[in-house]
Order: sequence, then C-alpha cells, then structure tokens
Amino acid sequence: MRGVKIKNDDFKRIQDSLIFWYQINKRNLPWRQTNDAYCIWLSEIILQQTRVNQGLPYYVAFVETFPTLSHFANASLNQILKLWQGLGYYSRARNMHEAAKQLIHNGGVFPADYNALLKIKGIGSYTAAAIASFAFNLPHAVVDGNVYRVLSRYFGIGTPINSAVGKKQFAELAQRMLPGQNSATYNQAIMELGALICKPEQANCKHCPLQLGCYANATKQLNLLPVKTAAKPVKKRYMYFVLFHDNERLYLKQRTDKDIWQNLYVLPYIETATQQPIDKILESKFLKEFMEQHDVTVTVHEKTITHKLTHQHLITQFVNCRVKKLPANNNYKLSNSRQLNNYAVPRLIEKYLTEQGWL
DNA sequence: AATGCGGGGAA
DNA sequence: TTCCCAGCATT
Repeated sequence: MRGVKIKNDDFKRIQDSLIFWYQINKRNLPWRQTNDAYCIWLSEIILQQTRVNQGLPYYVAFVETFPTLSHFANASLNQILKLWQGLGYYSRARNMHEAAKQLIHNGGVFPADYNALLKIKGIGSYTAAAIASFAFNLPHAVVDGNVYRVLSRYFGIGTPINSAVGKKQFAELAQRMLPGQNSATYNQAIMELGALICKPEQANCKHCPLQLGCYANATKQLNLLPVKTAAKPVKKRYMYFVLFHDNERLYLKQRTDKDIWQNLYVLPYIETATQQPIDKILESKFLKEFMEQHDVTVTVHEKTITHKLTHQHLITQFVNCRVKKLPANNNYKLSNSRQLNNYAVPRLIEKYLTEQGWL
C-alpha cells in the first residue's frame, strides 16, 4: 500500500465528483424523502448490517404501523419483535424499544447533537453521525462498510478496518473529507457509491466517478482492499425441535438466555454437543416421558436442516409429536394457529411451521 | 481487543 | 460455497 499522503486540494474534486454522480444515479428510497429524526433513526437501525433490499419492506411496514416515536414507544416489545421477525439481529428491536420509551420519557424529541445521540441505546458512532447528518444537517461523517471500502481502495489504505487503529484512522479521514456545504448529500453519496459501484466484489470501476486517482484501480488491487483481520471459524450446534401438538394447539417456548434469538419463541428442543441419530433423541428423557404418558403419533422429518447464521451453523432436525389432546404445561405456552401470528419466531421455525400448515 | 448477534443476496 | 451487508453492546 502506498503511504497515505492526501492533499486538501484533492478533496474538493472528490466531493464534487461524488455529489454530481449521486444526483444522477441515486436510488429513490423512502428515508431519503424525509428529515424526520424518528424515520431516519428507524431506517438507520434497520439498515445496520442489512442490505437495502432486505430492509426496505420492513421500513415501510414499521412506518405504517408506528408512524411516530410515541406509537413505537407505546407498542409492546412482542408486537415490535413480530414485525421485526425475519430481519435478524433482534437486539436492535429490543434496544430501539428501550430507547423509544426513554426518549418519550424525556420529552419525545431526538437530541440534535452527536454525543447525545451516541448515548442512546443501540446508537453507535455510525448511526449517531447518520442521524446528526440526515435529520439535523450537522457536519458529521458517516463511516460504514461502504465508506471503509471506498476510502481504503481510493487511497490505498491497508490498515485493517476492524482494528482499533483502523477505525480511528478511517474516521479521521472521513471527517476530513466531509465538505462544509452539502455534508448530508456527500454522506449519502459516498455510501451510495460503495453500494452501487465500489462493490465488495466486481467493482464497476468503468463507471466510477473516482476512477482517476483511485489507488486500487490503478494497481488492480480491488480484491485486496479493504483489509480485514480473519474471522473466527463458525461454531456448529445440534438442535432437535419437537412440534408437540394436537392439531389444534402446540407448545412454544420463549427464549430468554443471552444467546441467539433472545425474546423470540421456538418449539421445545434439546441441544446436544455432537450430532445424534434421531432414534437416540426419541429415546431421550425429554421425549420418552412424554411418549409414555400420552398416546403419541410420531413423525420424524428425516432430513436434517442446516440453518446458517453468520457465526454459527445450526444442524437441526424436526420431530412431529401429535397427541389427542395437548395438556397445559408449566414450561411451555400453548398456542393455536391464530395466536401464533402474535409470536415472533426465527426463520427456521417459521419455515417449518409454514410447511406443517400452522402459519 | 475480542466476542456474539440473523438472515439473505450475489458471484 | 464464500463474502458481507447504512453496526452495536458486552466483556
């Protein structure tokens, strides 16, 4: 990588090129039609680690269902989680709900100040800058995955973006790059360039407004930048879910541990340290007792389903246990098909229940 | 500084 | 398959 020597003269040209390109090529996205802090906040949280195409329908649904901060704050967490279902990283929904209640308690307005925004649950450096910029037109540079990519490639900066040093370096550079005028448009522009042109793979350099002067383009190192320290290998988990039901109602359990899917509902399950033949699971205490006490019709879903999360792979298998009448149980919540619509469940469970005709 | 947290789209 | 997405909280 080349040494980072940047003349301030370069900045004006880069800023103007980016903004000019953006005005012509920007996507028409609903959160770009507003400067309402609540809507900006909602969109930014939804878009954390989430592509626009995936988050867009959720944003529309949330604005529709909860038009204002106070609507959002007054909803129940379960209601919010249900609407969030399928989007992942559910702590975002929990943090938003807490933040909303807190904000309403303090008068119901978002602070027009970067450091005050930073104190709000679920708002980190990126989101604080985004809200400060897009809602209040304050001069704070956003630094997200797009910005890391564009800056590291253009300037040839090889500092790992997930190191403390790298974060500081890129944050300072991004802030220096920020124009005094039109900073909000510039922030949108550099992210849009990263999303549409300076993509992780197959960057479209031929149509890039910054191709002249771009280090990675000149040296053909697009695939080497940005630098990121290696991630840990994914962990494997083995989970066996059981659909206890009587055709009318089924058992659900809400997850409470600091683990995946916190606060969401799942079917009763057992987890094992290693993969087990399903017969072994059927003989386990978990199922055996139930089968001895009831007249059970067992149907095993023979194929295992691997549900891939970013940091762990869940090797799962489903068992259908039908009884004549499902009794109440202190460990589980009874739910019929209609009530099921009020409980947020992980995608994995949603798919199985849909397959089985419950959703 | 390291770790955990979802789900899906693109190549 | 692999990568990574408008990141953040916790330890």
